[in-house]
Amino acid sequence: MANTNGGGVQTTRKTFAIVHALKELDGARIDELSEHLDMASSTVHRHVATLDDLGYLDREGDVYHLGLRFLTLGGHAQTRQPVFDLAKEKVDQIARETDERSQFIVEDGGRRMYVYTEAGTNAVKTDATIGKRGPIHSSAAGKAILAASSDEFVADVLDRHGVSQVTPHTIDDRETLLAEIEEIRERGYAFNEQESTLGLRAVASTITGVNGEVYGAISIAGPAHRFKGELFRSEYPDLLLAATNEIELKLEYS
Amino acid sequence: MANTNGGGVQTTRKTFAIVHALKELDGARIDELSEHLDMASSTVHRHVATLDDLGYLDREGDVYHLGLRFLTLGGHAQTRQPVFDLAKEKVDQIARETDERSQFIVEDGGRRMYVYTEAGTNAVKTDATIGKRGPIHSSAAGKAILAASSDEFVADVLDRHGVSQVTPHTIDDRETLLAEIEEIRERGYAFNEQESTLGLRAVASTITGVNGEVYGAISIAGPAHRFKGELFRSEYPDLLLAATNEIELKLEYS
DNA sequence: ATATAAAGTCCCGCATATCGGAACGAGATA
DNA sequence: TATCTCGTTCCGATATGCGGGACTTTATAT
Repeated sequence: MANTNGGGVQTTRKTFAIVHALKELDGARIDELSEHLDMASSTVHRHVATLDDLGYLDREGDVYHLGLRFLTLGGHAQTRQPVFDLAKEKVDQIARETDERSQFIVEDGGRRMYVYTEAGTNAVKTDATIGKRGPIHSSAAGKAILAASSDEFVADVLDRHGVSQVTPHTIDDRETLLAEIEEIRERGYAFNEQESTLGLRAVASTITGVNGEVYGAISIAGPAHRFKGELFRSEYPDLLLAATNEIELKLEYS
Repeated sequence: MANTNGGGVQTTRKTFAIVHALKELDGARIDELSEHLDMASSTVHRHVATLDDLGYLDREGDVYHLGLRFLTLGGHAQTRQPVFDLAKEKVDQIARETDERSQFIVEDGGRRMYVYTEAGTNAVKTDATIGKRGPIHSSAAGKAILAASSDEFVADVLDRHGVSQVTPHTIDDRETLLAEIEEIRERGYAFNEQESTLGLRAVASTITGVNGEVYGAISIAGPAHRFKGELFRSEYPDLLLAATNEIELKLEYS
């Protein structure tokens, strides 16, 4: 059981600490990394040189960045998702038809992850790009995924990650969240009322397999001033339910 | 100088050997990896457990796969590309307008890499997905990138990777390739005449900075039976030149 | 139900690869 | 030219990765 202690291969942990730092700092020099990670500069140098030699870094003078080679690995994981092709198609279609932002989101390690996103012509600018992660309880797709999962799973995720407050509207109380999840189960889709970003609302519904496997969720997001009334409360939910149901049917007969 | 010898951090090399194997084998058990990589199963187990603990693997029973966490790193590298947003927009537009496949391709480590792709409604099915890599000399975008680069760069890339034959139509002779590159420099765009996939043709043109930096290339690809005559020889080239020129202008004034 | 096999997991002693301090070199600045 | 900064290389000490083997678990067949 390799539970989150310091066990395992420590050199590998060190390498990935450097990789994470390069991502957080959006590129860094050897010395910055050395200071940031509290490691000897000779150690950092050796690790960075190895990663560079393996082709995983982009070097610009003395500054190193994560290289596109990681996209090769990430792209493999992305297209491996069982419903990726179907979901991508629907996300593209929804973005084009609504002119808003649409996204395919999956649970990964108890958090939400954007596996595919597309922006329509009026779409709001967000930082929801491919591969981004965030807390699962503060988004429409995340809540929809929780609602489609078992109580044990939900409890486990909440135990591990809690219900942090992201905006003043985030549901940061476990009981309230569980009640909302129950509502979503009855309703069939989830809302996000500025719970992850102020001024942003969203709707989401899940893609579920015949045996109850939760493959992810598709959502539509946009500015609060456009997302209201019939459009927000019934048109978009219907659009999403139609899309996810169609995917589920295609899945069943293939 | 961390040139491609066995130096550096060997443990890290071992970890990435496992990562590569998991990608190539499209998932594997401990024992398969152990045999495939000729490492003790206890060693593989320790490495895999560490990667899993770091959140980089998806475990399905005894089978491990590359996890979506790699997409977080890859997505970071992708959006960091200087022209990514502009290129994505154009690729989407071209795919929608032509109903064919369009892609944004970059040089990485002497090979071509698909940084963003979109398929129009009639697009051919190919394995050109995000993050995929391939030889640079056997595609329209790759040849366009070479044509926009310096002679020294071209020589270096060809020295390192050669000109392998991918299909019967691939240019697998260095002199012929150099002559074609010269033609592309004069013409301003490149063709692919079934040189990477039989039955597939493509056109590409590059995005270049004011100081000659090559940011990548955008291409249109489709079946040979549709890609011919005026459409292939002048309409698509014009469309691509318009797109890449517009990106170059936006770059200049920002 | 029991036996057998096959694979995953864990343990531990040994060899060695990693670590970090220090020296060296390169490049920039005053 | 002197000085400073930071990347790079070297090398001895030791922490740590390695692999053989034991143990555990799961699946299959008798």
